[in-house]
Amino acid sequence: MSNAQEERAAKRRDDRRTQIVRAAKQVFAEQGYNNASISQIIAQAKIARGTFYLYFDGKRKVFDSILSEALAGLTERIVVIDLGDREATPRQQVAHNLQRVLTFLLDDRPLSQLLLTPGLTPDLESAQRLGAFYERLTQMIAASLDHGIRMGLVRSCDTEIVAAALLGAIRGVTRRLLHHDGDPDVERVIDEILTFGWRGVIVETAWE
Amino acid sequence: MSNAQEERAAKRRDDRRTQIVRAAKQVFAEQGYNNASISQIIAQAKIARGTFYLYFDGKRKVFDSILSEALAGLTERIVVIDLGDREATPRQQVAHNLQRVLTFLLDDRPLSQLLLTPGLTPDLESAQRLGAFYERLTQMIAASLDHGIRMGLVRSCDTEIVAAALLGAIRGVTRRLLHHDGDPDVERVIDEILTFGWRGVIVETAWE
Amino acid sequence: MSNAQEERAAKRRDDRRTQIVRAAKQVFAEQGYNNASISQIIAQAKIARGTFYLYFDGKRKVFDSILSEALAGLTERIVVIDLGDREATPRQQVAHNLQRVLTFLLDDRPLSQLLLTPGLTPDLESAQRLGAFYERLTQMIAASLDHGIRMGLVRSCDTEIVAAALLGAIRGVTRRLLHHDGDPDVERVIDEILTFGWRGVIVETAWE
Amino acid sequence: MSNAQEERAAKRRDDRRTQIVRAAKQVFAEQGYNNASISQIIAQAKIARGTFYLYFDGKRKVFDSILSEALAGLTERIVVIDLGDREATPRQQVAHNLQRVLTFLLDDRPLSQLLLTPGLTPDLESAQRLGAFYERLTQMIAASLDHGIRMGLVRSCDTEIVAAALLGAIRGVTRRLLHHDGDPDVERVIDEILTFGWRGVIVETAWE
DNA sequence: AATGAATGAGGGTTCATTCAT
DNA sequence: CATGAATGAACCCTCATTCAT
Repeated sequence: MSNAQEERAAKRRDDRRTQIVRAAKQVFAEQGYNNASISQIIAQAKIARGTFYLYFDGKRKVFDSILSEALAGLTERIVVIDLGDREATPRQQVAHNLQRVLTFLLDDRPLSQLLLTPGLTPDLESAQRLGAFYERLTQMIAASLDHGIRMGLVRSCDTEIVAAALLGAIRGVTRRLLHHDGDPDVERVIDEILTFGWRGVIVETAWE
Repeated sequence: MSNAQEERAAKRRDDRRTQIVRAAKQVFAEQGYNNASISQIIAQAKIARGTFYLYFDGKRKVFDSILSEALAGLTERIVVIDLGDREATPRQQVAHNLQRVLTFLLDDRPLSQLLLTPGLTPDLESAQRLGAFYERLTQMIAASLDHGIRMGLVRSCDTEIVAAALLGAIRGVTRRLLHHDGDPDVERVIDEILTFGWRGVIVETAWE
Repeated sequence: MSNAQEERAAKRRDDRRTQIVRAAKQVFAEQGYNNASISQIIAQAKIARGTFYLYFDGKRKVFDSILSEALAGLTERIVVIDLGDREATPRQQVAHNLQRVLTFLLDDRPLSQLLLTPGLTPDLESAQRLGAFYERLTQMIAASLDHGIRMGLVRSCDTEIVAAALLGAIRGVTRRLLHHDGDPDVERVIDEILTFGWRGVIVETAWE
Repeated sequence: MSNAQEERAAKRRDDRRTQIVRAAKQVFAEQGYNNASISQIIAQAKIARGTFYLYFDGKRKVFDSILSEALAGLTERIVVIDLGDREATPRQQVAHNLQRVLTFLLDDRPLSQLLLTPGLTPDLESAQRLGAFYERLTQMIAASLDHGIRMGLVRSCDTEIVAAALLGAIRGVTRRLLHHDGDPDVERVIDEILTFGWRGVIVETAWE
């Protein structure tokens, strides 16, 4: 076997997988995990029943795969704020994070559905996995707030609660962005949510 | 038939219905709509299979019934802010709203699960019904903000976006309250979320 | 609920079970366990798909049930030879055993198929269960032979091998009886197999 | 093409076939026909899926091939008794037949499994083919007995029944030999089964 | 000749719903 | 009214076979 042949085979395999994942994502987003049937997925992917099982061990596995990929994609796009960064103010850094995350989500609507509506998950376990991800985000935000408080930039507060509020605000706005189809003026939305959140936590004298 | 007899019969009928709804709520909350089976519900309610269908037209209908009841309960507990009210400041009125809603939710955990995790719903339609409810809330908040802006109390902003952020913040905090079991210090949480939200929207000079 | 009603219900339940077992036995005998499909069984039993699962936990379970019942039926019909019995000579006792077993088998042809062709079983485990039964029979016969040898009635030999030969002979003849449909002259067959086996093991001087 | 090339190709083809048959035999013996999967066979034979179908028309055909080969092997090893033979007594001739057959079977355990447990066969048809083989053997034995009776060597009896008993005895002993792994003392076993069978059929005065 | 990805009929099982008692 | 046995559509998954490479 020539190397080129092997490579082409590997490519085709990847393409097939992607094709299936895309189909599954769409069906899951539309119907939820439970209502989605293999029949729908393979119809959407235009493949035979058996082919599906050639690439995934079952309905559950393809979902897990999607979820993992999504969480990885998000994680990758979220960068911890660096107060010492000379090139970008904290607010700018947060703005960039939001920018990256929202772009990622808007580029893959079905995926976003899955991430924003924990109930479309197969069971408690998946829901908890998603929940754990949000919990991790909350902790990250809370840690940032704690740091800000020590630096005198953030007003004193129960950082975990406020972090939950902040993340909730972001999710609420994102959901809105996704549901209200039309021109998603991402810039505008980021600006609004940032202003809102910033005022909510910053010390009065530090008003930007 | 004596009137008394009829009344007793009606009462028994209502009791049965309540009994089934309670059982269903619990099962739905634990398993999600799809994973919940009629078998589980009737086992929980300690009734026979056929009896269930005597009171509800099917699995879907009992869910709808629960959802309606829940949305009614919430709606009932949310009072539009009255800026002219002499007895309570707007902030106090919002606090009371939060107080009533959170108490309602904490009193019925299974119900809360259902409301906060849209994915536990049967299908698109239910999810949309829940979505419509949140949309209605968002509109109410946006209208209040618009009013506030006209009165010079609220800073100028895209009220729909900010409303989505506010509602999202509340939902985030509520979810936190429900998941992190332990003593839910409702007062404290309300205070934090209120301070956070208030600062986010109020005009600077109106700082309380 | 009157007792009579309960009894009737129990009876109906038993009837249904029997109906399913009969159908399953027939299909298993005709097709072997693996080729037999639930569809065939329920078609034969004239019941709905779901009904089958109301009475048995699956294909495997109904087979196990049949096998157990069969082995119990056989075991029940085989009585250990009592040399001290005044009313029946050992040969008569053996004849009665054969009589009972053959009658049992001829009364339920499908069952006999299953018992005589271990390969119609679902898997190694069932085959082994059947094998263990035959092994037990072999041991019983060997023990009888050992006893006979000590009493001077049976010629000296490797009793386990001879027992295997005896049981094999019985199985061979039984199989013949079952396959060659027509008038099964059981008396005659028993007489022949008995004479054959008797001469094969008895001491010469004890020739009857 | 040179003749040598063609020959080499034919040889390779045969080797492949043998390789597949050996693998299939093993898998069939371990799992039974139905539970055996093509996947297992090709894994065992270390060939690709498609290659299997290049040599056999399907799962069924490879089984038929094995069965034919086996029956041919057995037939070849069974020689009709010649009463006029000066070099070997009838009993010696039978002993040699048993010797050859048992050696053949013990040399190919997987094959023996298949032959002795008719249930490992694919379906009625194969079972019947195997059954026909045993029937043929029975007829051969019965014919010998008939002959023996006419010669005054064998006692008068229903030869078909006694033949079935004899063959059954042989099968029973053979099965025992195969299942009880350890040192198979073939000589001893042959001697026991011969003595047993001989006494069962021979006329009293002809006692050897 | 050899490969292995693709196929789809058919398998066993579940469960919301019905209906005779 | 209440019951629970019966129903059958729909589910997920397997595997013998085909065929383009």
